[in-house]
Amino acid sequence: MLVCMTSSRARAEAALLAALASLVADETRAAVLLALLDGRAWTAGELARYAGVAASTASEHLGKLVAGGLLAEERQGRHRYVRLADARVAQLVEDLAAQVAPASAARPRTLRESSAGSAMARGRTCYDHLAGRLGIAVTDALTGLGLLRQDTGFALTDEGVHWFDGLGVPLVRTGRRPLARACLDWTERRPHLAGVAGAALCRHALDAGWCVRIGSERAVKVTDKGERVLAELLGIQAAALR
Amino acid sequence: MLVCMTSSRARAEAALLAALASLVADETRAAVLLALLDGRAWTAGELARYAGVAASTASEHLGKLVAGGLLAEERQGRHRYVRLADARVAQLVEDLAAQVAPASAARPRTLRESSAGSAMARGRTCYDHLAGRLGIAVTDALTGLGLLRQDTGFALTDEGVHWFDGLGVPLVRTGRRPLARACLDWTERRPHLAGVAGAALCRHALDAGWCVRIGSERAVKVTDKGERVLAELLGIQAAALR
DNA sequence: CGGACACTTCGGCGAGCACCGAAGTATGGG
DNA sequence: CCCATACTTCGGTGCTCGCCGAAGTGTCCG
Repeated sequence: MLVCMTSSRARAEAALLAALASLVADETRAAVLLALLDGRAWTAGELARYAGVAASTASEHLGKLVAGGLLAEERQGRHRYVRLADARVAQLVEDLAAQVAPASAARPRTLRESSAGSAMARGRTCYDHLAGRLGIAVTDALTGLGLLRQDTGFALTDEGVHWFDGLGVPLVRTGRRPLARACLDWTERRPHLAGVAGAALCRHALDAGWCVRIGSERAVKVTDKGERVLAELLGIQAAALR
Repeated sequence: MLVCMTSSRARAEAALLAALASLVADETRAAVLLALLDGRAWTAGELARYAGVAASTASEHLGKLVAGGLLAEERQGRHRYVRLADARVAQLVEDLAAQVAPASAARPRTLRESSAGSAMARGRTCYDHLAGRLGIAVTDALTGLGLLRQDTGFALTDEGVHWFDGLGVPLVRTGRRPLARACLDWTERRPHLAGVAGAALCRHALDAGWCVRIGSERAVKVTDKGERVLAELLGIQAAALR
């Protein structure tokens, strides 16, 4: 029998790629990954209820995702907390989700979905940074002030790095994660700020009370204080956030 | 029966995400996608032989990939040519491949694989831009000359844009594709230049005879002329390419 | 120490799907 | 015009995998 594939290296790589994709290729596991995009750790039971499957089923799925390196787990007493393994996995899930979003973003069906959808569209977290109209508004404002360049790529300027220092949020590179990275926003269909700077800004916004989480999902709401600060600091009009 | 998933919007998104991943989750389809990463169009028969499956099987796989929007097809007489649908799909496949590569890149097995692997490691195309040690050397050289910034993100400088003009390869933005983008190199495990600039440079390198393709896969070889030009233009030592 | 709770393991069921070969359709060359 | 070639369609087969409920393990609390 002739070995037709040009090299077994290529076949090995294909097998690994297929194995990785298989982890995402199940609707329940995909729902889990999307839920964990909020950057927080969920218990196995929460995820089971969220995805609408039996606890035993969810347990098996989490086992596969952990074994595949997509999730990290932490045991606390009788709870099993899981979260996305790292920023790289989050980026992968976001990229995949952005690829399919254009097809689904179009039409909200019911009123409930519509209002839930619009809360997500106004502002949400995307793993560890801000997204939705809020994320876009911040990204645009930073760009307009010359703190971020988008025309030739996606990078902070020296003034941008300095601005974060002034905010009391110095940026430190950890590992290979870039200071600034573009993340495609699936409601706005434009890139918003991710990377170390995006994460630092989001954490600061939540810590300083510029915005708060709504419910148990990814949506966030800008507070009155947040509106004031964003207008003052970045010139963002409240209307851009509605 | 209680609808447990918080919103059916979330379930719909999960279903789409799973459907997309399913396309990649088969070893044969994964092999096809990796083969097409060379940026060229292959016939259905070539891909069937490459992947080691019957023509009928390959035909079904290509049908699914086209229907899923990952491939574009062109019929010419009795041939069906397919290629990756666009740069965005290529980026997705590259990102997925980079995620699994760290596990597979470690150990070549046989001499044949080793030499094939090292040709790929020296230089190759990654959809439409240069990768491998060649791609890294070019990226580093551009950075060292102040034409590309990597410290605060990944963007050309104004001098960088000008440099491309001087090369006779003016950069024009098409759609939403960024001029510069980081693509993680799975042999070097560091980012190399992709995006409009990466594609333009690769095309120019092939057109001007700086490098040529080896065999029918993605590997490329730097010519003598290429070595001269790269040393002259970017200060790249020939040793960095070996 | 006993019961409630969170999670895991196991057996079994059913659906989906990758695969092939054979037969059918379209194209190009002699 | 006929045959070789490239691809597609179809029916059938076997395997994988997601799912559940029941039973088991470990943890917390009264």
